[in-house]
Amino acid sequence: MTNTYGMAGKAAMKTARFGLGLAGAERGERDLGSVLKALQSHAARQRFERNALICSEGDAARTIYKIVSGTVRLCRHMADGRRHIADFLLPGDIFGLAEGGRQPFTAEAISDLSLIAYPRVQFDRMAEESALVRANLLAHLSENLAAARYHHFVLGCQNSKERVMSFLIRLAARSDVFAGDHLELPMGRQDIADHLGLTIETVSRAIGALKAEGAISLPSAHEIILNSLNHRNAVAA
Amino acid sequence: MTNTYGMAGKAAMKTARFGLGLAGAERGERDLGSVLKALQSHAARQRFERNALICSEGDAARTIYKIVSGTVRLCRHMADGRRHIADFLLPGDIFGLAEGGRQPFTAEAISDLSLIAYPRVQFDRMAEESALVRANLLAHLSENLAAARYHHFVLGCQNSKERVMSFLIRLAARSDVFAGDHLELPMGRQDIADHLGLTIETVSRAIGALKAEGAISLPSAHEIILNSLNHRNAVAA
DNA sequence: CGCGTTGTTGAACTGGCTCAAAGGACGTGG
DNA sequence: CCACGTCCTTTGAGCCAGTTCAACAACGCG
Repeated sequence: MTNTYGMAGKAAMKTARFGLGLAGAERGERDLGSVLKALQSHAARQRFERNALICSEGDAARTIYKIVSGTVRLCRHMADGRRHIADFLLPGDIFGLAEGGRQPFTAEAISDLSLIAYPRVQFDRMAEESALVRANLLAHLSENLAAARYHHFVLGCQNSKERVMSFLIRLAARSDVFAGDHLELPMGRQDIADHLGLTIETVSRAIGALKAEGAISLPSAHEIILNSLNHRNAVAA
Repeated sequence: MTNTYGMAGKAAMKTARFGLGLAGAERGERDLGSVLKALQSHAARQRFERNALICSEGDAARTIYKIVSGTVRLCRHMADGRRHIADFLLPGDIFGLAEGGRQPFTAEAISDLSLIAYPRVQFDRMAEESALVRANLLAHLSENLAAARYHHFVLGCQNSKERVMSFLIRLAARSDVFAGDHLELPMGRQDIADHLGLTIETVSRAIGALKAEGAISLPSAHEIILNSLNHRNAVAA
């Protein structure tokens, strides 16, 4: 009965209510996005072009980024050339909050990008003063943790086709796209492969197989349609 | 140059300083363990025997557990029989803190177990009142997140021998065991396999190969010695 | 000692990888 | 508008790490 892709939905992640303090937030500051708006006077809009470097793993984490438009990959480059993509950031996503003093990942623009940079000191000040901000921060961390755990499961238990399907479903849910809608795939096959622990060829073949099964349609290589959110077909295979 | 097993060490995880507020903690309450001691009057010691169920995924999370002795596995059981082990808990580890209202995992005793159960409401009250407790909580979440990400990398980028070696090194670091010391392996091969996304046979063979290479010695099936913490030998293979 | 559980080893199979080459898609310049 | 180069994706063929299936060994426990 358990949905194998259970954690995938944005809804599921956002509704994870954090038990600690101030669960019922005042209107207007219900999420971190709204909280950050209060820092607008200290914020700076920045633009990056495709493949530009936003920040590097190990950099001092003095900035909180909020994606306005475009897509970002969070990755680590290994000495031996292997690359690990931890996650993708979509418009509305916030990055640079969850960590200690160092950036845990290199952030790179996948498509032309617009973001807002907030100085972290300002946010920290707010967090010290406002219990509500702290509750939002905890909820944010909690969501990240849930997402990381879900991904752990995907890599630990699923085969290539299941992984790709899980990825597409999560992406659709995060993009507020439903079955039948067009879903843009800004990242390349290699990015998806490095995220799912597969090779580019296997990703391509898995997508082809899902298409052949009728689970998805692909009008173009970077645009897909999920034909059903009954993912059983992918799981069964 | 980057140590492929970089995140493995307890030291690395514990020293992740959380940037937000009160970084320099007062002595005596530097970690969550000490914080919980303040709740001693509300605490209850519990014992479980091997394979006993401590709590189930989805249960209301009203309790914070601190392991006194023994080992716990945190897992999810899939409908189709697959099992995913998210992590193991060792003496001193705390569980039940990082989540919303629901337990994210089923917790089961791997060996005979003794733990202390704290009511969560009491902790939440402390967190509301004390900025220090909150800082510790954030640090705890941050550590969990780092561990989850590291594991994501292990599953995404490493082969079977590397995964087993990563696992052993992390276990040794968490157990405060160094090269040359005996390291107890309370969990069975199947548990390790389900944690690393491998089969029991592959885990057994990987351990055999590491032994043959001289990277480890194993006096018995549940006791190993890491002969070097220069993990390159495993990575290279 | 007998038996159940757990770990190891062997042999065959296969899913995903590697290597290689053939299609697009897109931008640039003629 | 087309020719061309570059980058990315798809497809094909062979191979190998890890799985599967099966048998055996070791250990703990009554």
